[in-house]
Amino acid sequence: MEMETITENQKVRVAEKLKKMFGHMDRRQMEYCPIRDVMALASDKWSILIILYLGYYPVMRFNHLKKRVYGISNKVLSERLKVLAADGYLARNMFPEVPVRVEYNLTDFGHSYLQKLIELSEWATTHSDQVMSNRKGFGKV
Amino acid sequence: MEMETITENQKVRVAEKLKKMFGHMDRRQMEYCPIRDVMALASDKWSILIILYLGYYPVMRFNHLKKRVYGISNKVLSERLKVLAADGYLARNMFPEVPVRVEYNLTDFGHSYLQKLIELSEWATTHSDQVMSNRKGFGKV
DNA sequence: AGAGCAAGTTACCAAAAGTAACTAATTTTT
DNA sequence: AAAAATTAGTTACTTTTGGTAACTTGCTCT
Repeated sequence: MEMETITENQKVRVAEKLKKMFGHMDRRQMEYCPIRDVMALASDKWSILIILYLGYYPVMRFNHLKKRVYGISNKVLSERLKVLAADGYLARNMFPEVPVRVEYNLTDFGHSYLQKLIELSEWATTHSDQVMSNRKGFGKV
Repeated sequence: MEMETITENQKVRVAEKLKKMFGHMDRRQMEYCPIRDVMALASDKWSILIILYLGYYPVMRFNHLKKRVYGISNKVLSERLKVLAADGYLARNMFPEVPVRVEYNLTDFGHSYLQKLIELSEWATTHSDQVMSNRKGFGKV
């Protein structure tokens, strides 16, 4: 049934990495955990799509983002753009023309995150069929 | 200011990957997008922590998870475990002892996702300081 | 003169998440 | 023998977050 090919070696290497990250984590760090804080924003479903689209179209304006990030509301788009800019993933450039033009683009920091995000998206794309078949088959047997 | 070292080459490779993922995306796929569907669950902030901890402790019981995934509520933990199991990331084993014992562990599929997640977490760990300083510096200048 | 545009904001309603008390059956403690 | 603790959740209730749609502002096009 399982089509994955994860070797024991890979599992061991993963365990070592996790040990480095979690091994020396005391109570203070559990309450304020950098993974949590960074990921809470950066792995948010809308943030991911915004960052991916800004990787695809290097410069985007508000309404362009709204069209491509299908289903996002003005409210959430505007709020996410603010915090993503505040955390340094993207830059906002306003041109005082009429009507006003506001352009968003990834910073170098945002690009560095985008690289990781792309790997995750590639995994999601290639494994979505399996998720669907897992979901269907669940509960049966 | 920017400490990142993303080369133009890397940006080009990223753009090519995005083109493959987004290039041939028509309206139907925008409404049902596999990245969205898979990631909505798998990149959820609690799901990420659950999967990471199950990578660290290969077998965990409900209350153990609740202790480690600091701050999660019974309600959300129980709901996430259900959908993560349904999508095939983890397996649930119930032992009809008294009191009942229920063990959770990652499937091979879950392990394959964990590998990507670890890279993301490593990025988050090494970049959390920069996020903090970005956040502090925002608005100034 | 009226409509249209861009980039949002606002008020209101729906959905998701957090809180805390509760369940069941059995073992351990008093 | 009665009370307390244990595990893996569930339930009712409150709070926070998200979605919907109408509105704003100042200029340009028809």
